Parts: sequence; C-alpha cells; structure tokens
Amino acid sequence: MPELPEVETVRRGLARRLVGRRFAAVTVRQRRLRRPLPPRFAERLVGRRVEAVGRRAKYLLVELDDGQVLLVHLGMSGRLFIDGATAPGAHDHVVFVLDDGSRLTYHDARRFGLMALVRRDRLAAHPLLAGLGPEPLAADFTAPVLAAALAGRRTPIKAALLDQRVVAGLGNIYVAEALHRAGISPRRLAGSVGGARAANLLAAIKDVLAEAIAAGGSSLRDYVQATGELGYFQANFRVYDREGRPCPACAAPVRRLVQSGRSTFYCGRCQR
DNA sequence: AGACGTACCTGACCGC
DNA sequence: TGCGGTCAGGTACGTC
Repeated sequence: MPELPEVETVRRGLARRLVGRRFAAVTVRQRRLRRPLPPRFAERLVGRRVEAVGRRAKYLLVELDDGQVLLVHLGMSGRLFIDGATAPGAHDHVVFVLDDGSRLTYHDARRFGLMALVRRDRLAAHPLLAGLGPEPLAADFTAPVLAAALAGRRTPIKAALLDQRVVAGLGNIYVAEALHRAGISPRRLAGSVGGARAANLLAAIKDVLAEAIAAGGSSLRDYVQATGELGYFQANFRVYDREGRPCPACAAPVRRLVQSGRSTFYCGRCQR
C-alpha cells in the first residue's frame, strides 16, 4: 500500500482537483471495504463542497463545508484517480462526480481500504486516529521523542517502526529503507536504539520520506497517483525488493528475512 | 502490557 | 493453457 509518501502525493493531487468543488453525485458500487461504508454515505456527501484535503499518517482527510471530514485509507491496493467519462470497471467501488463534471474513482482490488465520515471537532478523538504516533515529518518528531517511544521495547526495531503508535506513516518499504540509511539492523531490539542511533534513525526516516515525496512516491504493482501518473521513487530503493543485488553502500548482496510474517530487506554488512 | 499469528481479499507471478 | 502455491504496500483482533 501506499505508505506516507504515496498518500501525501495523492493528497496533493486531490487538493488541486477537489478544493472548491462540490460533489454532484456519489455512486457506491461496493460498500463492503475493510469496514462497510457509513450509513447514507452518498446522501451525506452530495451537495457538499470540499474546503481542504489534509492527511494524518496514511489517512486522507477531505474536509467538507458542513463540518464533516471524509476519512479515506487506501489499504494495500487502494487508488484514487480522476478520470473522464469511462464506464466504471472491476473494483471501482465508489465514484464521486464533481460539479465540474469530472469524476473521482476509488478503486481497490483487495478492499483493505476504508472510508469514514467524522465530524471535524471529533477527528482527533476518533478511534482510527486517536492512537496514532507522531507525524514523522513534523518538527516536534525529534530524536528524544523517538528514543522515548522505543525505550524498553523488546521487539525488533523493524516491528516497532511498523507500529503506527510509535511513528505514524511508515510501512514495510520505508522502514527497510530508513533502517538501511541509518545502518541499523532490522533485528536489533527497539529498546537498544537510543542516543546517536536514534538520532541517525530519525534523520534517515525524515530524509527518505522527504525524498520519496519529492519523487512523487513509489509505484509498485498497483499504486498510481491521483493524476494517474506513476511515482518513480522505487528507482531509488537501496534495499527494498533488491534481494541478492549489491548494497549501494558496500556492494555486499542485499539479504531478505521474514519478520512477523513480512519480508525485510537489509544489508548484513552495513546494518548492525 | 506486549508480542505473535491470523484474518480480511484479489491478482500477479512462478513452476510444473 | 491451466493449476496450485506463494507473495504483495496495512491494520485489527484474538490468544498467549
């Protein structure tokens, strides 16, 4: 799925196209996503004007003129794209028609995504958002904050960084890339990442996310930007999905291991 | 409390 | 060409 850089790329694309527009019609073709769409979903959206498109972690926050926020999570295979008048195809679950005649389609083969409607003043307390850790690119996400979140945890650092309560927005790809940049083994216990290591890791997280956003995100097998174009950060992966190929830093072959059921790519020489 | 396995769902890909 | 097995960017839940 889209991780933070991909969601941020979609957010920027949506903001350009949606802000100031009204929903003229909303068609639900499949309401069973990870959770069912809210009751009266289409009725609650039609006629509403979009005031802003924000983001928290991997959630898109479409702010509406009646104080509601349309919250969208893309799961692993969710896409949002503006298209013309083509007929909806397989896995096009929701079609939003805008007042300028353009259409926004939500497409999600695996249906691990979700949408919710939340009052803006209740957003922070909403169960989907309340437990999220700091935004990794925010100024107040600092090395001491990261070190404190990791302190005492006996789980591998790989698993800790995937935990959205520690830091919100990283997924399997960017965790692997950040750990490589920081020279930290994915197997190292989270609680042993403090001091200079935490500072290195913090910088690596911020750098890799910022670079990926600047590149328009990554595009694996089913991720496309809001505009339909492909991001190209995947060309810059140093370890992710590069098993057996040389580490860009030391040329040792990139290795793969499985941690809590998920692939981890790393350099056994650079990462300790 | 925290860590682990499993479930959700479909498609792509690989080897036979 | 078809079939079965494996894997995929995420999260939530049950169990220990």
